[in-house]
Amino acid sequence: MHSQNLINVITDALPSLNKSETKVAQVILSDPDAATQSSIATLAKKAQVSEPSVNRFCKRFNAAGFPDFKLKLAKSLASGIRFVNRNVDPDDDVTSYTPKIIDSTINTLAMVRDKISHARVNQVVDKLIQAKRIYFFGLGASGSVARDAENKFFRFNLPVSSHDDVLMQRMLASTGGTGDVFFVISHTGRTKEVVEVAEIARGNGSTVIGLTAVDSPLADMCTVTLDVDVPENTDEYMPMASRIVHLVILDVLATGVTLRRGPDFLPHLEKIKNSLKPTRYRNEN
Amino acid sequence: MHSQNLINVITDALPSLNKSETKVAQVILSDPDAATQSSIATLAKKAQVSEPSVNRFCKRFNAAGFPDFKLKLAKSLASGIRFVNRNVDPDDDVTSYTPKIIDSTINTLAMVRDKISHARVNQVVDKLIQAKRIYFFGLGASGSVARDAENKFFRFNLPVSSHDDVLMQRMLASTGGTGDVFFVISHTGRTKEVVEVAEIARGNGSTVIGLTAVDSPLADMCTVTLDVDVPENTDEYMPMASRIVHLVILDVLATGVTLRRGPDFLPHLEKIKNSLKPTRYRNEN
DNA sequence: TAATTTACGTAAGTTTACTACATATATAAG
DNA sequence: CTTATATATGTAGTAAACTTACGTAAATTA
Repeated sequence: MHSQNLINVITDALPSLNKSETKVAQVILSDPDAATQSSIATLAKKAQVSEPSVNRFCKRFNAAGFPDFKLKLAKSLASGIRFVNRNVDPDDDVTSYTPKIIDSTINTLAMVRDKISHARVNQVVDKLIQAKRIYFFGLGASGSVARDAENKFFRFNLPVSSHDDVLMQRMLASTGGTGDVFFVISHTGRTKEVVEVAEIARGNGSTVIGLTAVDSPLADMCTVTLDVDVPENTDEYMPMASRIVHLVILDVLATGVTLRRGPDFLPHLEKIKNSLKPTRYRNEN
Repeated sequence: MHSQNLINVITDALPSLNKSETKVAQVILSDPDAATQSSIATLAKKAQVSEPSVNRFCKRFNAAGFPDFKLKLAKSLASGIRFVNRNVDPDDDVTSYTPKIIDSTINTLAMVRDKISHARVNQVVDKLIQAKRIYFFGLGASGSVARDAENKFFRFNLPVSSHDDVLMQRMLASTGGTGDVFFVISHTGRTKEVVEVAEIARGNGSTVIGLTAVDSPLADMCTVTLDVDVPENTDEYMPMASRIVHLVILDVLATGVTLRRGPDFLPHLEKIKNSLKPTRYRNEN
C-alpha cells in the first residue's frame, strides 16, 4: 500500500486534536523541515507544551517515538511534496506565487494518488478495452480535457472522438448503444446538460464512464465512476487543479489500456510516433 | 546541481574511504532503510567498529552528526525509490502503474518548480498585460493546452482565441501586428509549421511568446520564451508530462495577470463564475 | 628506524528522549 | 451544583543515545 503523506494526515486530523496536540501540529506544519531538525525539547518550547506532549503527539500518528516521527516526516517532505499553508495573496510577487501554484497542484496530485480506487481504475480500463467506440464529452475547461483524451486514445486504433457541443453530445448519446462508451468529464458533476446527456446514453444501453466529483448527480448516472475529490477552488486566485487531475487520470487509463493490449501493440504506437518525424527540425543533440 | 542522492554519494566515495569507514558504508548500503532506524550503537556493532567511527563517518558526508545523517539518508531513500522505479513495466498492474504515473508527474512538476525562471515568468506576464489581443497556438497534444489557455484567459476581458489549424495560424500570424500576442505552445519546439508561424508573426512586429523546449528552433524565434526542460519520453508506456507542465505554467501566468490587474478586477471574475450557477444542480452540502 | 601523520577506540560527558507518576482540567452522573 | 470519572497535561527521574576529549595503534614519510 502507499503510505499517505504525513503532513496531509496531520492536517486532516487537525480538528480532532486536543489543545496541546493542536499547538504541536501547528508548529510542525508551519515549518516541517525545521521540525525534522529540532530536538523534542526545542519543539516543545516552540509549541509551549511539555516534552511528553510532543512525544504523545508522535505516538498518536503511529510513530515509535519522536525520532521515528522525524524520520517519517522527513520522508514525506522528500517526495517532492511541499505543504502549502497559504493561498496566493494579493501582494504576492512572481517568486512567491509561482511555487505556490505548482506546489498546490503537486499536493492535489499526491492526494489523488493516495486516495484513488485502483479497483475502479481497473473497471474503467476493462470497459475501455471492450469498447467498440469511445466518445469523450466535456464542457468548458473539461472540453480541453476531453480533446486531450481523444488525442491519447485514438492511438489505440479504434474510433474515438471528443465533443464539447451539448447538442452534438445529445445526438450522439441518443444514437449510441451496446459497445459504445461515453466518457463524461465534469469537475462538479452537477452541470444539468451533462447529466442529462449521461442519462440519455445510459438509457440506450451504452456504457457511461464518469470522471467527476463523488456523490454528484453525474456520478449516480454512470456505469462506473472515477470519483475525484479535489477541493473546490474558493479562492479567486487559485486555478482549478481538477483539470490537471483529470488529465493525469486519463494518462493512467491510457497506460492501463496499453498494458492490457500487450507487447504486440507497441509497434503500432511506435508507428504513430515516427509519423511525426518528418514534420520536425532535426535535433542536433 | 541539485542535492545528490546520499546513497550515490556514499557509493561514489567508497574507494576513498579507510578501513572502518568502508565497513560502515557497506552496512549502510546493504540495507539503508534499516540504517535509518537503528541507533549508532547497533550500527557500530553490525559494522564491527566503534561508535565514534560511525559518527566520524557521518560527519565526513556533511552531516551534523548521526541523527542528522539518518535524516538525510531517509530523505534520499524516499525520493530515490520513486525515482528508481519510475518507469512502468510491462507486467505492472493497476496498483503499481497508477502511483508510478502520478509520481512521475509530481516529480516533473517539482523539477519545474525549482528550475523555472521567475524573471521570464514576469516578462511574459508583462507582455500579456500589455496585449490588446492574444492568440494561443498549438498542434496535437498542445492543441488542447492552447484551448485550455483560451478558457482561462478570456476571463480577462480581452479578445482571446486558440487555434490548432496550421493554415488558420499562418493567416492570423500574417495579419497580426503591434499589440498582438501570439502564444505558441510546443513540447519539442521543432515542429516546422509551428516555427514558421512564429517567424511570420515575429516579422510583422507582433509579440511571440513560446512555451517550449530550451534551445529549440521555436525558442530562438520568440520575443520571450518560457523554456521547459521536461525529460523526453523514451518509454512507450510513459505519457508526456509536458502537457501538464504547460497547463500549470499557464495557471501561473493567469494568476500573474490577475494579480497585476489588482483587486478591482475580482468582481469581474466572480461574475463569470456566477454565470454558470443556473446550469447546475444545487449542491446540498 | 624515527618522526609524523592518520586512524581508531575507550571512557567520560552531555544531550536527548522516554516512563511513571502527579496534578489539573474537562465531562458525565447523581 | 457537586461528585465521580475520564481525559489532558506537566514534572521529575531514568535510561538511552550521541558526542567529545583523549590516548593508543597503525600507517606513512623522511
